[in-house]
Amino acid sequence: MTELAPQFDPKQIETTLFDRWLKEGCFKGVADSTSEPYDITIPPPNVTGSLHMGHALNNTLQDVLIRKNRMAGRATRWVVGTDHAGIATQNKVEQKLAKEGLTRYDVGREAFIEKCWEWREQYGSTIIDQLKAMGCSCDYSDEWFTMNESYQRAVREVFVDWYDKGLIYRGRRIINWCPRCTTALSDIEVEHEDVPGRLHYLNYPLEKPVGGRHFITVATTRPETILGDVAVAVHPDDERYQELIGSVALLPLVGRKLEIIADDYVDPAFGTGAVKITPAHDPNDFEVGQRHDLEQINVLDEHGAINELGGVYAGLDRYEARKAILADLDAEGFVEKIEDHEHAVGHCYRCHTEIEPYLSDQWFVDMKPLAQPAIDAVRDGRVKFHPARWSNVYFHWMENIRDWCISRQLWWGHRIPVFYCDACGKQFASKEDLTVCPDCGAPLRQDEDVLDTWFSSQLWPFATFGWPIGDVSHAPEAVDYWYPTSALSTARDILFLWVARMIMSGLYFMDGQVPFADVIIHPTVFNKEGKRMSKSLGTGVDPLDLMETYGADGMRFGLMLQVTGVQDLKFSEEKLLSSRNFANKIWNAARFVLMNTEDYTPVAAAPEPTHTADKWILSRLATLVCQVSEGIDTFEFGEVARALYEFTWNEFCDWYIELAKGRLQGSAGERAEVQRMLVFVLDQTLRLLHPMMPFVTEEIWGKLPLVREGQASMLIRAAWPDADALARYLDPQAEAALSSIKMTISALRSTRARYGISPKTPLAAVIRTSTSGQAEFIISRRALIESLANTESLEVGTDVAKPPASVSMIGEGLEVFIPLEGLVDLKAERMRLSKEQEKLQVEFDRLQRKLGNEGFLAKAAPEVVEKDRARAEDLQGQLEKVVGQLADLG
RNA sequence: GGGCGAUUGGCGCAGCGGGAGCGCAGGACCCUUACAAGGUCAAGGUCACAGGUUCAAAUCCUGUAUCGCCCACCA
Repeated sequence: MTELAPQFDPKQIETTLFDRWLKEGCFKGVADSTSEPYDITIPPPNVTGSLHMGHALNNTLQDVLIRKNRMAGRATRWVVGTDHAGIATQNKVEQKLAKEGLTRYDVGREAFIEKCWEWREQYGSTIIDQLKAMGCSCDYSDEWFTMNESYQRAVREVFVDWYDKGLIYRGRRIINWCPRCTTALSDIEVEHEDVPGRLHYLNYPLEKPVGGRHFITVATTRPETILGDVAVAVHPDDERYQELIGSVALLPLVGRKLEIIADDYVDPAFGTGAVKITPAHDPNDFEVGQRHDLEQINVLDEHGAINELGGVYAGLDRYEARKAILADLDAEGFVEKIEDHEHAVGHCYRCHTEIEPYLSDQWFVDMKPLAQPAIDAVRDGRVKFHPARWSNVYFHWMENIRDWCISRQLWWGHRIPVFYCDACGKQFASKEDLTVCPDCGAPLRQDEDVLDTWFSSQLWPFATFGWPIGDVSHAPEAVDYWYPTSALSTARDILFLWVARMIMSGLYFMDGQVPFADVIIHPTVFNKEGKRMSKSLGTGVDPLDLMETYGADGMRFGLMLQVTGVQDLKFSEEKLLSSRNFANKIWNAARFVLMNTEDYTPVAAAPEPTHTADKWILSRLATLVCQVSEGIDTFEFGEVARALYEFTWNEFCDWYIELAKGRLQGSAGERAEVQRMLVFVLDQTLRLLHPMMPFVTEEIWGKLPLVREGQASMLIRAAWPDADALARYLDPQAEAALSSIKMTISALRSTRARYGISPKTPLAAVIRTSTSGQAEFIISRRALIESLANTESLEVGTDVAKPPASVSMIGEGLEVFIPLEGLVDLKAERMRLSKEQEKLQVEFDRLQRKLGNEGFLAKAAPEVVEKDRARAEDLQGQLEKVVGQLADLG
C-alpha cells in the first residue's frame, strides 16, 4: 500500500484520474434498454468563449446530477458541444482580418466562412478543455457543434417545416439594427439601459397661421431623425390642438410638408403633446404611419450614418448629424428649449453599440401558435422551474410574445434555405441546396441572410441525438431513447433567448414531448461588491486560476456551498479556501484509515454494530444518505454540500476517528471491528462526496481495502448508497448516548482551558448522573474519555460526592466535578455559574410561560408540547444543580 | 410603469412557523502519534423598520426604507 502524503495535492492526481476516466469510457453515454436514462444536454458554450464563473457553477451542478445518477445505476449521458455563435465568432474573425488590413468583403463570403471554420478548429476547443480540467463527466466521445453536418440538416428540417406551414414569413418592419455588427437583432438581443439624454423642444412652423399660431412645438430625444419626419401627431381629444388637426407644418431645415394628424398613440401629458412622426426610425411612429398611410423615409444607412436622403447631412454619422442638425436648428431659431431627460436606450448584446430602430425586410417566426403549447406544458407541470418562481417570469414573457426576427445580415451561420427564381418568380424553402428552378429550370438564387444563432440553439435537446435522421455516430433511434432529457441547468439571462424556445420547438417537433422535465435556474455569480463578473471591467475571477489555487474539487465544492434558491450569488473565495481545506481533511481522514488498516481483511457484508460509537456514526450516516440523495434530487446543492461538510468534519473526523483511536489499540477483535467501521463509513462518505469532489474521492477510494472486482473507477464501480437499506441503522438512543460523552469531554477540556492546565497534565473527574444506566454507560466508555480528555481517574455514580475544592460543570442529566486543589478561583467560578444560572433561568422561564399557556397546550402539536415539557424538566434539573453549586461556593 | 430578489454576529452567507447557525477574520491555549490547509476553548446577533395573522414569527401576510436585477414602444 502506498503511503499518502500528509497534504493533499490536487495537481498530482487530477489529470491522471481524468485521463483514466476517459480511457475507461466512464463518461460514454450508452443506451441501455433495462434502465431509465438520465441525460442532460449541456448549454453549449460559444466557440469564442472561455470558462467564466457562471460556467464553473453551472457545469459543476450538472456534473453533480450526472455523477450521482450514474452511480445510482441509470444509463447516463451528458451531451457536450459548442455553439457557432454567429455574431461573436464573425466579430472575432473580422478582428483577425482587420489586423491584416482586410475586411470580410475583401476576402469574400466563401473564403470568410472558411476562415470561420479555421478559427473554430484553432480556438473552439478551449472551453471544452477547461470543462475537462474541472472534471466534468461529459460524453466527449461525441462532441457536438451547432453547425456540424447533422445539425445543419436539423435546422433545415425545422425551417422548411415552419416555412411550409406559414409560421415563417418575410416582412418589412422596424427591427433592431446594430450599426456596428450591421445586422438585425431580435427584440431580446437588445439590452435596454437608462442613460441621461436630452429632450429637445422644436418649433415646427405652420404653413399658414391657424388661430394666431405660427408654429407647433414637438419634443424629441433624437433631433437627427427629423430628416425622416413625415407628419406631426397629436391626441384626437387634446383641446390645445383641435384647430390644428388637418393643417400643415413645415419641417425645419428640410421644408417638407407635414400634415398634423390625430392619433390615440400620443400621450397629451408628455412633452408638448405633439409628436413628430418618423415611420422609418421608430416602431411607434411606424405603426402610426401605417394607420395614416404615411410615407416611410429611411434616412440612415446600415452603419448608422445619414444616407443620401439626408441632403446636406448625408454621410455624417448619427451622432455628428445630431450635433450638426441641432446647431442649425438653433441658428435658425427653431429650438424652443432643451431639458435633461433620462430614457432607456437599446444596446447590442454583443458589442454594446446603441441599436437603431431600422426599417428593413426580414424573416420572422409567428410565435403565438408555438407559444401556447409551451405555456400549457409549464402550467400543467410537465416542465418545472427550480426555483418555481421563474415560471411566472416565463408566463409573462410567453403570454406577451412577439414575432421573432430570425434573419441576420451575417455570413457565419446557417444560411436561410429560401431560394428565389428570378425568371418565374418562384420562392420556396428547401432542405437540399438547389441550383436550378424546379418549375422553369432557370438559375436559382439563395437568400443572402443567415439565421439567428438561437434558431439553431433551440434544437439542441433533440438535434444532438441525431434528429431528424441520425448520422454515422447515432442510431436513428438515439433520440427516441434519450429524449426527453432529464434536466436543464442554466443562467437566468437566457431563459427567453434559449429555454423558452427549446420548449416551444421541442414540443412542436417531438410529438408534443417536452425537452426536459426540470429547468434549474442557478444563481448569477457576482463579485464580492455585487457587480457583474466581467473580463473587460477586470471584475472577474478566472476559474482556471481558482483551480490552480484550490484544486478542481476545492473550486467545485466551494461553489456548491454557495448555491441557494436566491437569484444572486456574491462570489466568496473564502468558501473555496474552506473547501480546499475540506479536501485536505478528507485526504487525512483517509490517510488515518489507511495507516490503520494495513492488517485488515476486507469484508463485503454490511457491518452489524455493537459498540455505541459505531451505532451512533452509522445512525448519522443513514441520516446523511437521505439528506444527500434527496437534496441532489431536489436541486438543493448548498444544503447537500453543507450536510456533507458537517458530517465528514464534525462527526466523522472530530469524533468518530478520535473515538476509534483507543479501540484500535484494543484486542484483535475490537481492532478488526473498528477497522471494519472506519472503512465502511469512509467508503460510503466518499461515494456521497464524489459528485461534488470527484478527484480526491476517486483517488482515495481506489486505495481503500474493499472487496472489489477489477480495478474500475469508483465513478462507475461504486454504487450510490441506498437510503432505504441504511435506514435500519437509525438509532436515536445511540445519538443521545454520544452526547453525554461529548458533554463530559467538553467539560474537562473547557475547565482545562479556563485554568490553563496543560493537556499533558492528567485530570481526575467525578461524574454524578441522574440515572444509573447513564452512569454505567459512561463507565463503559472510560477509555474514550481518558484518551480524549486525558483523565487519570474517573468516578461515576448517581450519588457520588462532590470532592472538595473542585470545579463543577453542569450539563443535560449530569454534573462533572474536577478537583483542583489550590487552584479553584472561587470568585471566577461563582461568576461563571451565575451567568450560567441566568441563561438557564431565562430559557426556563420562557418555557414555563409557554407551558402555562392554555392556547399552546390546546393547539400545538402534542410532540411539540412533549418536547418542551421534557426540556423544561431538564432545565429545571440543571438549574437546581447550578444553584446547589453556587451555595457550595458560598 | 409593472415584476422579482436581498436586508441575520466585523465580513461573506445559511436557516424560512416551535431551543439563533456556518465559513472567514479576530482572542486564549496547543507542533496531542491523520491533518498547523490542524486541534481545543472562549467571545460576538433586540434576525432593516412598522403593523398584522398565530398558542407560537428571523421564518407567513401587509406596508415602509435601502440595495440589486428583470420586463415594458411613452416621443
